[in-house]
Amino acid sequence: MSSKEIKKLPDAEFEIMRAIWRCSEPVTSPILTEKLRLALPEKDWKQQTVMTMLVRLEKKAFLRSEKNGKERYYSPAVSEEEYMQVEAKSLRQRFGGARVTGLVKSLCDGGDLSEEEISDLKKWLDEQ
Amino acid sequence: MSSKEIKKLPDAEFEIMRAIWRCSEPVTSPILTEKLRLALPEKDWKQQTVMTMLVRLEKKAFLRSEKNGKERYYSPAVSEEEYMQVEAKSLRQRFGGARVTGLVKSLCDGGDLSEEEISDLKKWLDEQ
DNA sequence: GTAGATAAACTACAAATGTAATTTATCAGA
DNA sequence: TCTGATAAATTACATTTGTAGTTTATCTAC
Repeated sequence: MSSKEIKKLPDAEFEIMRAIWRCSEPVTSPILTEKLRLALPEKDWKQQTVMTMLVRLEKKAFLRSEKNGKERYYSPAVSEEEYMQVEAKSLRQRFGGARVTGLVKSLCDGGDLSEEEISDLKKWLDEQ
Repeated sequence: MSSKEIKKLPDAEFEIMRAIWRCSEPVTSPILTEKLRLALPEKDWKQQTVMTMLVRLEKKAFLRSEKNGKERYYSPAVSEEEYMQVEAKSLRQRFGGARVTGLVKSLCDGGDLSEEEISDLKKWLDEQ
């Protein structure tokens, strides 16, 4: 429950979670496989590969599922926000306080940030 | 050379790099093992464990080494800054543009940031 | 109610990771 | 120069990760 227990995910499992976070409804493995085929065409995951990940993620308590007839529907048990904090915490531990600012700069340097996001960040920093 | 090639490190190898980044001089495996014993007492790495990591890191071109008599001296071939950018880039890809601001907030929320660091960041954001 | 189509469950297997024991080379002192 | 002490090199081995094949259960259309 408390995010103390949540561990970092390996890359492939993370991609599965990411796809599921983007779904508003519980999904089955075929539906998810199709979504992933569109979102990550370079990976060309087979249905069984996706199933394996789903099973592992449920075992790790990142997902919950419910069976309905033949099908099993999966939904997140850990939110993207919760998980983001896990990653951020790990980064802080990895690079330590003094380097956090450099890390933030690297993060923002990707050119992904819009005007609003920058001013949002500044506002937030002011409140700190 | 170009940071295109640099791949993310697994946790244990990262800790080795971190210890080496903190050294001003090339180090041998016994010296490093001792440093790690102080820095990460919870891990209780044996000399051979550290050796294994050093060998793997050199194979991955994160380290270079030079033998002097019986001893082999290791030094970084990738700087902490270069590597930080690799991690930051991976994070951006993982969480995508819109979430970068949330991520930055999570990063800073650890309470590790001093006043100067916050104002430094604000100044930097202004320039963007 | 049988046959084919699907989805899920189980099993497999190579590569990477974490951790170290064992073996070999080399140095420093008796 | 022989002998222990060290450092390095080689080998080992369980677990995790990435990727999927195979087998079984279940649904649907006849």
